[in-house]
Amino acid sequence: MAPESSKGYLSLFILWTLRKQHMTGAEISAEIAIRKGSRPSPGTIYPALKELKARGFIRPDKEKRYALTAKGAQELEQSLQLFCTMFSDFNEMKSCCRKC
Amino acid sequence: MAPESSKGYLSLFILWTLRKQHMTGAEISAEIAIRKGSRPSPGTIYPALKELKARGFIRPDKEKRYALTAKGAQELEQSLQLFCTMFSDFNEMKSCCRKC
DNA sequence: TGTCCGATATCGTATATCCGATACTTGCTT
DNA sequence: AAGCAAGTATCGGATATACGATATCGGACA
Repeated sequence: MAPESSKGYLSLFILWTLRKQHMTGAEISAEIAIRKGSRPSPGTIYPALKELKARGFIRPDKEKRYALTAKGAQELEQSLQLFCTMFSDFNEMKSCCRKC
Repeated sequence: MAPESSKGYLSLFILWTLRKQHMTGAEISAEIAIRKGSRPSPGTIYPALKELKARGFIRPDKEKRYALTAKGAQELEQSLQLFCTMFSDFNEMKSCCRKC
């Protein structure tokens, strides 16, 4: 739906997760494992990080802890806006989902 | 993130939209145009419908108006559940998005 | 210093997603 | 009956997404 701007759920989740907390690849991986049940493969998470970095959305510090850039924050907001526009009747969506 | 179960935003949106209203491909297309601003190409919408039909998630009536099947409703619920689990801090997400 | 181990990264591959161009179908108009 | 228009469908190709296997890096520790 927004193919060139957000790499599916994964990239969206990474941007979303980094919006406050700086995290390493392993930490992001662990966070996904907690929420989703399964850990993404290294071949999934690191290329995603690489591309987000290449696009200037995230930036690593000396400890390889990634942080959102201003551009990344803007990208996140755009993606969220698109999502909210598409699923504007969202409250109903939430109530469809028992476990939330 | 859920590659084999939901064809990105588009398939999720189709299932979501059909949860109450039966619609034709053109009607779904128009609905997307309203929300998103741009109309998906025929080469996007019809293959998506075809695959959702092939998987037994939707079923057309005589007028080619598609409806969610029981299996489709179940799939929709699963996808929503995954999404809500991943983005559990969702209220914050909504408040990030100005236009909602 | 040398070794080990977890984190990081890369590579090749498989599949998913989407598009533009093109064709077919169907119903309406003339 | 002929032709048009809108909707429906398919095709080939481009790019995105994710994975498993494998390699490299860097710090802890003997």
